[in-house]
Amino acid sequence: MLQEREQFAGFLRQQGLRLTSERMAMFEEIYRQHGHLDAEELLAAVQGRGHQVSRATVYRTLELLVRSGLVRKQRVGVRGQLFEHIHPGQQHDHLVCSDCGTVVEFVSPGITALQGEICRAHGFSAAHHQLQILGLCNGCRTAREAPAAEPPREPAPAPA
Amino acid sequence: MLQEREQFAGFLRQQGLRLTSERMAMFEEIYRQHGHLDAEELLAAVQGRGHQVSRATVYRTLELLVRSGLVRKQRVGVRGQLFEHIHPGQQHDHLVCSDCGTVVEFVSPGITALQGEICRAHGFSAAHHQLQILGLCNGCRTAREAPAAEPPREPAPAPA
DNA sequence: GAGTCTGTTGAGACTCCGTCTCAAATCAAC
DNA sequence: GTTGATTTGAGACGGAGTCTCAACAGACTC
Repeated sequence: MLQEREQFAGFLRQQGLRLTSERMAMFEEIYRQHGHLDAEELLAAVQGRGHQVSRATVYRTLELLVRSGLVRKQRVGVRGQLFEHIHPGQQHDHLVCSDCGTVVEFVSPGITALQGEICRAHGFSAAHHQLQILGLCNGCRTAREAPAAEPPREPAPAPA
Repeated sequence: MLQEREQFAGFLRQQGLRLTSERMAMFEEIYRQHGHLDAEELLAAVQGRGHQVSRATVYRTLELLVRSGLVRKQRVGVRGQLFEHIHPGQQHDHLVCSDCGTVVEFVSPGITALQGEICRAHGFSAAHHQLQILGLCNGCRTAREAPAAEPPREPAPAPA
């Protein structure tokens, strides 16, 4: 994380931007958390540590973190955009349960290979990809198959 | 499309729902269009054909079409959710240019294989996937490399 | 075809998420 | 410490989608 902090500070310097306490607080919070978090969660977390930060600043700083290459912005599951710090050297993707909304991360080198292949075929140069596989997790599938209590009418009755 | 219309009508009957003129108008419009369209576009198109339909009904009917398995809802590119009718037997994915926002569809059987593999490994049963590859299209890459007029400061300066 | 029942609709208020504005505060160069 | 540009917070704003409820209209019965 020290290295990433230096990367962020360097990015700001290079862009002629200031290294403010709000920006550092947000940077640290996002690296403290594992997995995804949305802007509101980040705001609450940073405020919870005693920093007075506004929503506008959260969005502005997240934008900077994305531009600096340290954070990835994604739409996973139902709504809103989620942020996560980038794990160097491994891009992961998501399995989303369409019943309960559970999100499981996975890493698949095969996709990176496919990505390159597809880009070549279409004259694109790929930066990164976002893959979401939607389906039923183990628990929800079992719950559907076993009791037959609930009629399986709707494919996805609003995740919790 | 006749077959799909019958499928939609059958779905409504089976669910004890009514086959209204608004629903049919929307169904026909979405099958007339190729590619993606968002709720507002669909609303405008249906209204453009003389049907008096409200925004609430557009969203409600799209929800039904998704549940009936005829339409897929996706987030592609920047914002909002897009709808498209499902092309039977082929799931396609998207290449998105992070400069100009161009969306290119592609079909890759390899991903379906990977999808199955990943689901098995995590105890999921897959319904479908959404893959987006973000990068630069041919035109934007050339424009970046050639003139060197604009400094390449930002990875993605807001697609048009 | 008329009557009735119940699902569906339209209008618009509402919510949620994210962006924008602008005066005040703050950082950094001098 | 002064100065000036950048950053911030508060809250207005905007777009997308949802919800509410009275009015409407399919579908069933007679």
